[in-house]
Amino acid sequence: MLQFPQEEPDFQVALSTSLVLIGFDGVDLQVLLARSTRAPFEGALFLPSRYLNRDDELMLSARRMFEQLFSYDDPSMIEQLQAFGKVFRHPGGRVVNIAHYALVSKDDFQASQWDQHDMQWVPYSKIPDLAFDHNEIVQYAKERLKRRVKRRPVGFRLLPEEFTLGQLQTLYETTLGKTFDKRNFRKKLFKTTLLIDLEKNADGKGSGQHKGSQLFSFNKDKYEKMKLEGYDFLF
Amino acid sequence: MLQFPQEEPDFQVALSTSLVLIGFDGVDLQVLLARSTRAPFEGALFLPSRYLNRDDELMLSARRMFEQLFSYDDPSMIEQLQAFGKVFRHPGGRVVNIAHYALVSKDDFQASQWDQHDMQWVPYSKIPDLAFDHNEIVQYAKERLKRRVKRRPVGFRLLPEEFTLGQLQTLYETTLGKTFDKRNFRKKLFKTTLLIDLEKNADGKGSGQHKGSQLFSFNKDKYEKMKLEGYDFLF
DNA sequence: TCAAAAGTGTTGGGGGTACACCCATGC
DNA sequence: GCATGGGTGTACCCCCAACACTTTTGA
Repeated sequence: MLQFPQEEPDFQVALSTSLVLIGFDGVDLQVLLARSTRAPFEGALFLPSRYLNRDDELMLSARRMFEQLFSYDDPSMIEQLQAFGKVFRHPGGRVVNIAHYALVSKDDFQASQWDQHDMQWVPYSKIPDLAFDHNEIVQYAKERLKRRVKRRPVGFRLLPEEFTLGQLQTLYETTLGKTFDKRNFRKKLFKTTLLIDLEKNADGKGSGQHKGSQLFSFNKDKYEKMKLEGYDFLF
Repeated sequence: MLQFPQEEPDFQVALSTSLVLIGFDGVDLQVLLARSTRAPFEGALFLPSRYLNRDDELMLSARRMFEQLFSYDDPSMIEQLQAFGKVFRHPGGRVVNIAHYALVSKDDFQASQWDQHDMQWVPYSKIPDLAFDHNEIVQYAKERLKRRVKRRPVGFRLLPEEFTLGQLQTLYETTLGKTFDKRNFRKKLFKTTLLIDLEKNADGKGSGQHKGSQLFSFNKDKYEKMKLEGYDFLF
């Protein structure tokens, strides 16, 4: 009974993928949502989602959506969250949703697609009731981010290539839901030696960038090397 | 195109569940495996697995298997890992495996079921090539455990109700792959105030228990309360 | 009697936290 | 000029890591 071949598979399930795209505008963490134009959730917001064909690789739909919404393709950005089963029951049968998420810099978002799909970045605190079980998925993604950001410098993905320490601190405070002392925060980050001082100052045009602040970028190569030696970014 | 209702679901996928049960014998971390009696993996070991019926709740199969193998039922023990897609391709179509895992005390394992299914506890270091993509699933479970054990006192689930500090230290050393100074380890654990001193000594019968060592149990209630107040067990 | 594990304190250093003021910019 | 954020140094405390010897038990 415990062995695979002694039961018969029930080939009547369909798979879908939802993609939780998390961005940051300098103040709030945000999720990309689309508006449904069909019953039974007409008018409701929901996560960008697609069905999978039976032979698709599990991440395929998520990658396709990502490609359509961003100006580049980097599979390492996308991570599977979980399978969610309490899904909308399609008249045709059971649908199971395999949710993925990615942390993105809003600078890379292609606005042309926005109009086409009536998509919008919605701040964490203003996410309404969503279609299907998408509130549950968003909640799960938030928790995943909170765990990840403590152990890995994933936060940098949410910022533009060049950022200020103020932006970085706001991001960490927002993500972890607490505040840090400015001086201690800076000391801690400098100690990692993962920040590259770009030796120039912000012009104040970037959102959340104060004019005159020093600009930094994240030393990804160095981090990759340190990771191999067992380094654990810790917050 | 990004919206659910505008594509048609492909209701021809089947779901299966594999359950990674991790135990500890005082020396090694171990995984419970069964032996396949059918082609194409006849003779190979694999994870306890079952198909899901189309309307089953996603964790149902995992729970059923758990109930059959252990003397109690506690759904909070089981956690979903991920959906795995590179699965054995059944002649009938695509099968996607939603893997779960649970940390268990081998004391609670029902040996009667063992014989019936030719199941065996296999140490981490001796896991052979498994059927399907089960090596990948086991690997994922190992990493999940390693992450969890740093943040939450899940390790206690792997020990019997009453354990010695020696057992606990060996467990942490095995799980995290490093060694700790005995005195520092003890101080650290006492400081959590999560150990209950049972004020009696081991009789040396329990595996990994040295006769004469002090016995402790884990204060689960206290941990639950501390967790609510934001406490984070940290290793 | 020998090997293996239990049990026990102290010290030094590093990292975290708390804390205040001046400067530059934009409104 | 006023509000907002940028930028800077010090002191204390706690926690972690390093370190050795005696006792008990089983083989």
